[in-house]
Amino acid sequence: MAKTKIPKSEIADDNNTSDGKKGSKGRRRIEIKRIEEKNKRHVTFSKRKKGIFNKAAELSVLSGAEIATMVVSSNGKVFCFGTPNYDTVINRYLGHHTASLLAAAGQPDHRALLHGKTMRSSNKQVENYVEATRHLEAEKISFKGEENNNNINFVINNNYNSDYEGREGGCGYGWWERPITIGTMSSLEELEEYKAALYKLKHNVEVRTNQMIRGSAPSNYYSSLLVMGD
Amino acid sequence: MAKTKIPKSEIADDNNTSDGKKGSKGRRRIEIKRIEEKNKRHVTFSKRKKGIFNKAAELSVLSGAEIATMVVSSNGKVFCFGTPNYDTVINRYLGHHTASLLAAAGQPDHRALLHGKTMRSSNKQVENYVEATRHLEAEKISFKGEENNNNINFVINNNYNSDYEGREGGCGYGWWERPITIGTMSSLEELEEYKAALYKLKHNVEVRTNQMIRGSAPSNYYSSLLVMGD
DNA sequence: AACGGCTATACATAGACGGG
DNA sequence: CCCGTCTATGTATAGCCGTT
Repeated sequence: MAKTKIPKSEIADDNNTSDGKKGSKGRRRIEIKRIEEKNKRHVTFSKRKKGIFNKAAELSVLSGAEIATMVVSSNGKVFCFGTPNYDTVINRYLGHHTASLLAAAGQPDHRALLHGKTMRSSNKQVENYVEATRHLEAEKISFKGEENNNNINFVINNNYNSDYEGREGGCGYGWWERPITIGTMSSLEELEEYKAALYKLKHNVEVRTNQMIRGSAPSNYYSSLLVMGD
Repeated sequence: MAKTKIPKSEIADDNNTSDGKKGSKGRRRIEIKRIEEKNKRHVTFSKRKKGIFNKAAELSVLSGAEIATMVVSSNGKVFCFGTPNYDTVINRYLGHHTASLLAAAGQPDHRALLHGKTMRSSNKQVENYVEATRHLEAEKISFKGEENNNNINFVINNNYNSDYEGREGGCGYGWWERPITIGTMSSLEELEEYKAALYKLKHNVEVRTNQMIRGSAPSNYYSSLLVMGD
């Protein structure tokens, strides 16, 4: 298992030498330690975050498990992902009342994230995640074809038919947090189901941010979720 | 990227034919849909969960980000992982008071998970995760060498010198939830730091379970965390 | 400075098997 | 049933570029 595999890069270092021809091509091994070069670090962060979210989505579909993942960049941006949705899973951990209440309290801002002025920047993140639908794209559904900045709402509404549009009181959950319940299906039209599942999955992605959460954040910085991007 | 790569398995199906020689060798492509065969599903669940946790740990170290991941198996078992620790990250999402209080309330059981009768089964999961230290093993630190069932406490105490042993009142966090703060180091003794980071990381892994959380769980099933394995 | 795409390669893991 | 191990192979992604 951990048989200390020796990658080609270490067998013959045909790149570190000073005969520079065309630099490094293809993947190179890296040490698992903080990447100091800022730019490189960010790229890696994005790529790997995307990879993890994909893995999470796959694990969920494959094993019927629920999974929630949250990543806070060193910059303070928060990225959440979960199936059936992030909050539901988290609630399993906390006991669901608390989060529910908090969600209710924070929802206005929450929601603005998809409707308000800050949407553009948040959208970037959402699109970033669209990768999780690569299987769909292979199936020619291609969400990207619709262009970007504002189609998110369009598609969502199209999907849920805006039945949940006005509901933000009560339980505190909006339509984009509606459970997916993958795994309770009949497994007959398999591929179709999978496509549908991922389709919904995409729209359940929640992207939130807050300001520079350094060390001791105020107990209610939750309300600063709206402050992002711009 | 999503260029619908055609794996060898689909180019020439030298395995599905009835000339069965030695079954399938090596990795085969699978569709991303619920795995119906129970046994296979569980194996995949374990393997991929491990993989995701590893990825999470790596992302954290590489980019200095915080990450929390929680997986609930279809069976209801809960697996948590996070850097600097699960609760800290989750708190960023909820606003930290709530979780903190809840953690305090739940801690007795929490703790029993590592000390009490249910430890054996939980240990399995912990060891399962030890994989995240594979890099360490490559460095000859090899945690596994100490044997299994009860060394977890031993090593932990050894590491933290039991300074936090008796502290479960106050803030509500036990020694195993102590923050790691990867990324604030001076980056001088790089490899050493990485080893240390992963070392602590391992001990911060939190494994918890609860009973059959199906659909509507009681708002305080949190107290059933202790019920696991046995 | 973020994102999409390319290429070669490191890494993860499906399937099969063995032990407890 | 649960977990580790082995092999072959599918997949993620590091480094580099071109766009936006």
